[in-house]
Amino acid sequence: MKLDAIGDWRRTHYSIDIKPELDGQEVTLFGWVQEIRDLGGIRFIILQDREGTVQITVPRKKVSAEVLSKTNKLQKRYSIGVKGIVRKTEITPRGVEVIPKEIKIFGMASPQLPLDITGKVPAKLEARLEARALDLCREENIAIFKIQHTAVEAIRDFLFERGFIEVHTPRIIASATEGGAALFPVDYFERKAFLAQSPQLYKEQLVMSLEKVFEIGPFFRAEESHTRRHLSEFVSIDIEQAFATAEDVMQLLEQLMRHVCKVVSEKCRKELALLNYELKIPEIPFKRLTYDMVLEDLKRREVEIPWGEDIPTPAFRTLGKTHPYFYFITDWPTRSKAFYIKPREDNPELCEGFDLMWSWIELASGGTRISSKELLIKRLKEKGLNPESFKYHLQAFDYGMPPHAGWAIGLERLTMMLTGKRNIREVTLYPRDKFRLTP
RNA sequence: GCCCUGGUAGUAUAGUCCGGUCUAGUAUAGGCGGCUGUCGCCCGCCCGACCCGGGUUCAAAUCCCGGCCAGGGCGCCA
Repeated sequence: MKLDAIGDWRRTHYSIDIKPELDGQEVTLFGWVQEIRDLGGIRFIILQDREGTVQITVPRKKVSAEVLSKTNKLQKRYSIGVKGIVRKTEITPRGVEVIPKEIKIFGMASPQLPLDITGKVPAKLEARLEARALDLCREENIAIFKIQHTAVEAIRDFLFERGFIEVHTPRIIASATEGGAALFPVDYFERKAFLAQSPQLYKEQLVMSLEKVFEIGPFFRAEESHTRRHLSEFVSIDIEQAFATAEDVMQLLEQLMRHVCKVVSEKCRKELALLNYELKIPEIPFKRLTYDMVLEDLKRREVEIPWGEDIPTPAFRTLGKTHPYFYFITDWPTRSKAFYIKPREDNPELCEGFDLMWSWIELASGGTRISSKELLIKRLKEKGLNPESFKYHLQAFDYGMPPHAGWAIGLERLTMMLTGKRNIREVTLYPRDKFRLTP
């Protein structure tokens, strides 16, 4: 079939803008065929665009032969343009329909789709991810990613307003000696390089010049992790601030969380309703539990964790039952946190690192950083890392490193919290994990 | 990487325990035909599947072994 050209047609309205007040007016709509209900003498076409749907009504005897022959050819997911007249009606749920005067077909689709886009027969996540481009056309997914977009917009606004400068640090790095998470190796001309797992060291260096920075971007972890909250490629929202402590950035973080929840619940009413999810706006300040309090709390529930150990997932789940919403965990043992987290001056066994939890899931983590070169070297050695591998980073400490603090939020985990989705793959456009590299 | 559960038409499921009744059921999607107010439209007809490899057996969707993949959990995750 010969496809139509867009020509001089331009969209005048999105589907949701078609309201009874436009009765009698001519509109141009672009979108996709979601459903066709053909009753013989009358035919209903549900046109979908990213804002919603609107009904195109085709009474066989009242439209032109050209329109009739075009609608004869239509199938689900065809990309089309409709020029027609809005009609107020009592019969359709939204109170409007559009009677087409002219139809253009821009793109065709296989008759047998790999997924049921109307949601009558829900597909499993695997089948959905295999046909992700189509899956993302479903209203539920459009809602998820609009919510994510709204959250990112709110975060940027919030940070810009407070004087943070948005930066971009390298994704390709030279050294795999930062310890901890496994890195993905890449070929870099004749040398070996790695994909960055975090902007940590770079953002710390930037507080010497730009003072308050943030970065939103993807990072990579080559972990074996196979859970519903881990990805090999994820988006991190990182901030770092000069002349600040953990407490300062915790306050910033809780204010930000409240702001994001507020903006999303106001701007994404329709999307949240579609997802059937009620987003609560949290009160601040958030609860602050110390590591010791958490251990005691768990002990009372017969979960014993030796002091100094990290808290295992099942223990976090137990904790999440008592604290179902946001809370901080502070005063972690120094040895359980990264080398750059500052030990407490009054008790170096404890540190100024914190985690922001949402129920049992770690949403963000941060802390006051070490600003003394000497101490940083000591901590590197204690962690079994070679200071020589950090020479460029350590060099920064010779040029006036200010006291500083920061945190990082996992965007996908934040989106899980905002949408109520329980698998991180659902809130990632094209998820990457140990087993999935395509599409 | 380990443990548990699973893999049946495009999609989602029944059947698997206890092998033969399975020529593999149902819904939805798809094809054809009919229908002027549908909105999970309806009605009729049709098409379409046992993850891969090996084994046991007269006989395997069903039992056994290996592989791959998926879901959940664990570990790992500076």
